[in-house]
Amino acid sequence: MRYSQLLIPTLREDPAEAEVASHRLMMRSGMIRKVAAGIYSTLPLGQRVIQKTKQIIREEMNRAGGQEVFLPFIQPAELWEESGRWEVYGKEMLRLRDRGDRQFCLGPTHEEVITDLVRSTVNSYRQLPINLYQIHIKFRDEIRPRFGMMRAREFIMKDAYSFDIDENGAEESYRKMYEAYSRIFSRLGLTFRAVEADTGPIGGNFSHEFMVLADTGEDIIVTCTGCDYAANTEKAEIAKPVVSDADPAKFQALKRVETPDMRTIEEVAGFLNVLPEDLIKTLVFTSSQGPVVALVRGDHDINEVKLRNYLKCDSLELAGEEVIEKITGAPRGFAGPIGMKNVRIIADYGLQGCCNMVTGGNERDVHVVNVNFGRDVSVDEFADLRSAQAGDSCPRCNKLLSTTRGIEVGHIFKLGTKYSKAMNCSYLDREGKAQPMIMGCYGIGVGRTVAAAIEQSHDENGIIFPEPIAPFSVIVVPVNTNDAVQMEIAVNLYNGLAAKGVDVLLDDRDERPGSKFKDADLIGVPLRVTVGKNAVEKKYLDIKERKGGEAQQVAIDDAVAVIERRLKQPEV
RNA sequence: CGGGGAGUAGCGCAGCCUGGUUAGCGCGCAUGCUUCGGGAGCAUGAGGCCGCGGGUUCGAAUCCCGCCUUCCCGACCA
Repeated sequence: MRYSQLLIPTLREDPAEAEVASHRLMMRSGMIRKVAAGIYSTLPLGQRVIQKTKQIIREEMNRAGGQEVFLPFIQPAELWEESGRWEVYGKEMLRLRDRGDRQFCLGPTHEEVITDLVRSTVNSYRQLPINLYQIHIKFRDEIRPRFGMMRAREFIMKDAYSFDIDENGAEESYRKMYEAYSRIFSRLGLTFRAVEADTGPIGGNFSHEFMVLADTGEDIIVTCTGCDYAANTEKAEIAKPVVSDADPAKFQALKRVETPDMRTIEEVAGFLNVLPEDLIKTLVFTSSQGPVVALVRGDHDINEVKLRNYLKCDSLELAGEEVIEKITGAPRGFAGPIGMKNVRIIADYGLQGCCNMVTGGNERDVHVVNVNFGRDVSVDEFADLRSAQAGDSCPRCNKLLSTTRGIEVGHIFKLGTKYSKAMNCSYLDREGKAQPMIMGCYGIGVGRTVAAAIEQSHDENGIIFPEPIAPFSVIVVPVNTNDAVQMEIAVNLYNGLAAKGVDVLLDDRDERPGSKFKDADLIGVPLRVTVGKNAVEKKYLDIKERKGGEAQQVAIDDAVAVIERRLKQPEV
């Protein structure tokens, strides 16, 4: 394509609204423009990248046996009432009415619609298993959309749904998707990791997130330095420490100290001149099972997901001021486990064996020091309640865990029968008996994947696209478009490459070379061919890789072959 | 929803505190000439509901009140 005819409105300066690299660069390179918060138009350059990404996803989904469908974006309330999610979903779902006052929503996800489709068209075990997928938009009215395409309200998603006759089949379907996802992200040229994830309220036995590794990622993932264990921090287990109870001989006398207005761990530790790890953090929660008190060491973080899973309760949240006062008799900041009655207390494993600790005194402006388990506090339950940190031990091999940041681009779930039971999606088995189908669902955020690719691969000059999703593979830059010889060489090369099926862009704009080089860098085209004086006088072209390195001089006649080889083996 | 910024030309910003000619600068855009291997030079020109509504005032981009939009942090999130 000719640059002069394309709409690529690059910006010289960073747009004020964009903070993170991918957002900034997608705006600057003219890939996207904002229409409203979390809602974007995709321009030709962005569309090319999106299409290439979609195509790779599509090919791998098809290879894995998926069948492409297209489900409605506007969905009737009845389906959601059937699954019970019309009430549950909350404000994230944008609801609307048609002229007949019937209720609809903009589809935030498609379990209901697909389940409805399958129940009405699939009746026999002979038709199973089946995997249906689509690639189109979703709308979730996020509380706070941010970072451009990374967390938009309207976004493109590939979502697939599998239906099986039994658990084994469902696990096989899941495994196929796991493999397909691994192939997809590899083909896209991304550095990624599949990690174990919490299944959340959706339930099911297992779930994996596919994370693109990037320092700016919103998620923290835990990986083992010794084995291949990797998990989201919400899920990451910590090996149960092997410790014996503290020696009572070391216990010092319990003492009450005044700590005026010292509420946080840091304040108390600083005030008493002790370390955060010498404190016991006492957290009061309200849950569907009533109030619960959780204890973790001062330098550890409570993991609400772990606590919720341990308690097996539906809801769990940090208690408000009122409940805290009722349970502890003191305002927030002075809670401690001593003397607490009629409330379930669970302590993290990290507290086992600790002695002479500091806790709140359950009284305004008072803490207690030299607190010891057994003597002062009796806790019946110890459990893994805290979030893993770098330096903790791996639950599988006991080696050290480390943490890294990632961007969640894919998530696969084994759903089980939640929707098939609620919506009566069943098949007849060999005995003619109706059985609920076992479902799985599998999502990939397409726009987020592109954003993640940019986040992972850019420099101060712009995007460095992996070749498979680059908007163009090669850009041919004639230095002076008014020079007929240069233009002829450039056009011939352009035609030669295009004839070989290479995605090539000819920068035929009558601009100064500096501007054209800057734009080429900004939009991230992997290979740049410069046609200048050297081409006219010495019959060679300069081929430069976007990711860096010296330009290579190639004879004009060899250029097409050399470029083809480079694209196949970008490492050369 | 809580906290903190910001809305002035397509983009980036100044002006506002201390009200007063015709609202300015850089980039971009248009035209012409000169240039042409990393965002050129000169000249001419187009482009503004100063976010919206109300108020104060002889007079409001500027002061006051209300609203809207948007960005960041937090809470939230298959």
